[in-house]
Amino acid sequence: MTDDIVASVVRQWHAVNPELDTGPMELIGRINRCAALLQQAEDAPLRAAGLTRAEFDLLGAMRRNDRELTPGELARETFSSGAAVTKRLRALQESGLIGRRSDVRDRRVAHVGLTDEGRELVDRLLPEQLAYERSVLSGLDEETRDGLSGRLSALLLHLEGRLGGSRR
Amino acid sequence: MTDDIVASVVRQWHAVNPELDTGPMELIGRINRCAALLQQAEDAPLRAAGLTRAEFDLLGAMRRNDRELTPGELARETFSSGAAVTKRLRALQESGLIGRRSDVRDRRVAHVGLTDEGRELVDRLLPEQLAYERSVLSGLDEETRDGLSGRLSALLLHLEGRLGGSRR
DNA sequence: AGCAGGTATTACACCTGTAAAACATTTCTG
DNA sequence: CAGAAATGTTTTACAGGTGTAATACCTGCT
Repeated sequence: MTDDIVASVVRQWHAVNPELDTGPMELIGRINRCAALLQQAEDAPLRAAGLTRAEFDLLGAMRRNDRELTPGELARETFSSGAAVTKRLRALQESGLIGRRSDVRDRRVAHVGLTDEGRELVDRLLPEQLAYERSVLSGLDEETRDGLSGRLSALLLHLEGRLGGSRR
Repeated sequence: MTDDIVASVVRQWHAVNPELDTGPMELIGRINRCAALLQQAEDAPLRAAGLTRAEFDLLGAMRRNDRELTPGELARETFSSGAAVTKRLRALQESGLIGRRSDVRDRRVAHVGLTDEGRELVDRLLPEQLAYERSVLSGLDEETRDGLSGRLSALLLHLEGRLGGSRR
């Protein structure tokens, strides 16, 4: 049985200070490290299409909601700041992937939607992306994968309740 | 049984395209989202001490290794670029938390170590940080927590083998 | 009309990584 | 053995992305 990075780090801490209760590290440290490795891997196929992960998230949010969204909704949907969304929308519009029109009744708000080209890109890219992710996870036995999904869902619900997650 | 964010997103995708095999999302999406929420929470107590998470990681690496490290080693230890480490070291040195001396035999390399003040800060902050993390996780039943740690360790080993993790 | 509140954008400061540069050492070669 | 080339370590320069806060604009109510 070989150690992962987090186990090595925890062992180092114990050697230096045996009093330390490193329990939370073993969970939080591993989540952070897995997320970092996965994100790094995930980004590769998107870069090939000239997109940032954040931009792809924006396109995906529009595609799966299947309607026009306002920049504010998109910011909430993708958990990022309004300013970041503004900037990304400009880039996506210049690439011809999205279009925008302003609301007739309330001229503060804009409605943003995928162009045909944008929708085609998402519909082509997402299956590729999912296949790639599947390949990264392949080799992990099924019990581990399913056990993780279920327990992460419980953790996520716990965190959403305890921290910021105001949604719907 | 209520849905987490990822489950809602997956449901939206299925409504729009039932063909999609969203399996990987349920794992990867949850890891990313948990990591985002946890990092946001984690940063709060550190900010109170005037430190970035990344800076604290640097201090922690020095403390737990219990010896002077070179900037290059610190970059590998904290998984960040050399340039980022250089910049953070300068800030930490200006705060009086670390000191540096250059190697006698090979004047390319520098050795960086905690000052007394730096060590005291880590020794005071880390238990606080761990207690805070414990409080964030409290309420999660033990089986879920342990099940997660073990399975995440398996995933982490898998990813380290498959992606970049060249260590030791 | 004026004001309170909501929406989007702009301005600014900061952090990060890639690539190039600066500097030091080791190795090769004539 | 000297000097050049290759290698290694750190720092600097630059470009890009992000969030906070300030700004511009709009609506709806009093």
